[in-house]
Amino acid sequence: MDGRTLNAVRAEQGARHERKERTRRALLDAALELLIDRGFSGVSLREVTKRAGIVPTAFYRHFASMDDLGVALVEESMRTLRTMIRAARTEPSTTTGVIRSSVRTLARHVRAHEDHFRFVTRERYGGTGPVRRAIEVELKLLSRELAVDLARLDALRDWSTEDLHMLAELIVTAMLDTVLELLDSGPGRDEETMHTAEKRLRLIALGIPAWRSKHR
Amino acid sequence: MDGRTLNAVRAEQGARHERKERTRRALLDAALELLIDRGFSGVSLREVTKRAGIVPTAFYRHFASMDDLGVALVEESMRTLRTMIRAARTEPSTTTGVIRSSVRTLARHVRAHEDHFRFVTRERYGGTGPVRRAIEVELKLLSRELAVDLARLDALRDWSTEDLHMLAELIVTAMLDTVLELLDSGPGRDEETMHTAEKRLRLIALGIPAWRSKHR
DNA sequence: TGTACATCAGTGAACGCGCGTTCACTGATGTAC
DNA sequence: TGTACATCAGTGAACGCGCGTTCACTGATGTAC
Repeated sequence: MDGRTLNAVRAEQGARHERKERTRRALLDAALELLIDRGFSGVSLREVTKRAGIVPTAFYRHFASMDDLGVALVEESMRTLRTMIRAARTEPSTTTGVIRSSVRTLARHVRAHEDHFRFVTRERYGGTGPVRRAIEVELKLLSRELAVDLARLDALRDWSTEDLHMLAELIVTAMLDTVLELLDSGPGRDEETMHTAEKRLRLIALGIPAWRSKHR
Repeated sequence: MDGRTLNAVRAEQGARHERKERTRRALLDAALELLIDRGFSGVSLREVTKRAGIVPTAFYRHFASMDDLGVALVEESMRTLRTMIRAARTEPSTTTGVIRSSVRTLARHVRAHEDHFRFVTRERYGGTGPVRRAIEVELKLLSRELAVDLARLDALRDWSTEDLHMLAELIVTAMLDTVLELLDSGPGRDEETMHTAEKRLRLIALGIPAWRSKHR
């Protein structure tokens, strides 16, 4: 007899696939923990299963390979990023206000999901496999969405699509750089990092009104 | 008897350490070739020695570990980067001219030393070990040097050190991003990539004259 | 110049280890009648 | 409701492999006399 009550046992019943889902979650979480120390290519299937509490061979009940698990992590992480962006969208209307609140939203979400942000920013350039490719594709989509948002702003109304994409990519890159700085320095220096991030974005924003005249 | 003439044999003489140097070079080159496919953590000591034409145990006559070889590669790569920057320094005086020629210099050097640039940009965030730390330190130095250069420009004469650092880091990041784009797309699309890179820098440059008033 | 000895880059056998993957299996959960 | 069978998440033994590192060695190059 173990310590579980009859009810607890019943709650577990009715769902073999519920247990399966829990194991899958455990595998993903185990991988994310191991990714604190290492790049994705340094994490082995055996380590992940060990930490998740199953035998190595059971891994294949959930993923075809580590790359497959990696792509699942990309999808999950991008969901976190999109949630953040949605939160940042409904915000103040002055440029300074938008910048300030966007950076704060970013910092808050980074701290709440360090594992996802670390994974994406590190693996973005790190590997060469399916994981990197998946990140590349997702970030491209994300920056295209940002370009659409930007197109609605008065100051950018007459910008060409190409230029909007350039601007969006510059902003995304600046933001991802901020993520890396947040993760590299401890939480104690968040204010400093956010301050620099804001400056960076403000400098970029100041270039916008001047752009038109030099437009090619 | 082998095919070498007596003179060839004599030329090799007088330098045991010359032969050693050649083997060291072969190890570094072997590693750089293997890095085309993989991240640094995916390259094994045995592969490197195999490609360099020596037995695995002889590796230790040259480096204490793969990390040690990695740090040597960082130093070598940063020398390439500095050479490039020196070449970019003695250039036109109009903003557009500086930007255009800097981007062209960058593209030219990237194509001439793809291996070094690929190594630095990929490993900058990739790993967690001594290699990443070495790159971080070197890039920081490099961006500090750029800040000193920038301080000499009229438009930036009254900027604070902090703001100059922010600007220098933004430029370095934008340039490294361009390097990655050059390496990811084939040489056939260099013009397109340079065009976008120039735009990015021009937008940043346009923000500069407006900065002063909003200065904090 | 010739000889005796020291140095040291590269060799080759051997080690223990963690890896990904195969396979036949177990036993609890789910389904059909 | 009770029984017989199917499904399938997780098990455990086994495999061959490439890994980093040790060790005693060889033989060409370098040095001292």
